[in-house]
Amino acid sequence: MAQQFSIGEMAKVGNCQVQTIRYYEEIGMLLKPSRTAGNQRVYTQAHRDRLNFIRHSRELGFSLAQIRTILALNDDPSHCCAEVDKIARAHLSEVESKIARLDDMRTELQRMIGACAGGLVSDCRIIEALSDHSLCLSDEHQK
Amino acid sequence: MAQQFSIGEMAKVGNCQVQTIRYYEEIGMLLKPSRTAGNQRVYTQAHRDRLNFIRHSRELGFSLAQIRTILALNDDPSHCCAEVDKIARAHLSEVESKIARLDDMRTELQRMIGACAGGLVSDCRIIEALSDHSLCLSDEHQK
DNA sequence: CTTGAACCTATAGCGACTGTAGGTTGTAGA
DNA sequence: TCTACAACCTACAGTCGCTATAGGTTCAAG
Repeated sequence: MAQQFSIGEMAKVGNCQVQTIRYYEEIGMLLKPSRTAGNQRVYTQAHRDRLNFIRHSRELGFSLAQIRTILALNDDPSHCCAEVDKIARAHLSEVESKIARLDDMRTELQRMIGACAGGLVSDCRIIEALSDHSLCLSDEHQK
Repeated sequence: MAQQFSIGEMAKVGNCQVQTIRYYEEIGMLLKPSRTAGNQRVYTQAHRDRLNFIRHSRELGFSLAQIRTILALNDDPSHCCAEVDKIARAHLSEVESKIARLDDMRTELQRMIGACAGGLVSDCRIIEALSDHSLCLSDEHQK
């Protein structure tokens, strides 16, 4: 007999909360599982695989909408891989621009913190820097 | 007579939308301005400065709650700067760990995309990699 | 005096969950 | 068999920081 899983076991495997699994079911990311006589969800290995896919994709930062699309493409195995590739590349460039923005933030924060002499807030360089954008060395984070 | 600003001018200055300004007022980040006879908001330079502070802090990634705290500290000018410094340092380290996580994502995405030969989805290395966490070179993004 | 942009309020929606309330089921030990 | 108690169930509100929509009013230019 095929292996079965409770929602709690699924949550452990997927490294997420029980509510998250129910949420995925609600929005149609996971198929509705069968139930016990007492109305509790019973999952199969197929559910587990799908949850793994979703969770791993989420860890890599894909949106649920992107994951939904990839899963749909996957369901048509004769389909060309190009679209999956396109989604992954788009996501990569999004990740890269997030990194760039955060790098700018880091630079500016370090500069602000470095300038702080630790006196009264009336002399605080951090507050001064936050007050006035023109004090920024770079304007990268404006974009 | 002191300079006055409409909500639209404020939005331009703050590089945000008109609704955002009304939202800041609603949640108490900006003081309620006076109104014209026709019930339209009229802002002063003080409002503008405060909006600048908020928007610049947001661009640097501070949460509204953090900004609220810093503004409160600022309102007590005899207060020591140490707490402001603490918030800024905490935020910096958050930014740094976000960068680290995104760097891991980038590495993994590049690896996946690099492995894709461009055939059918049934042979797709990207989908394979998403399906199975154990295929990851690093497990950094699990944390 | 008309047109149209800019303003007003109130409320719902976004993404991806997370938390709460209040009830039911399953299981392990006495 | 009884009793705890963890794990499950549904339904719905809340998080963050806006953004969008509907339906109405005011302001300034021509």
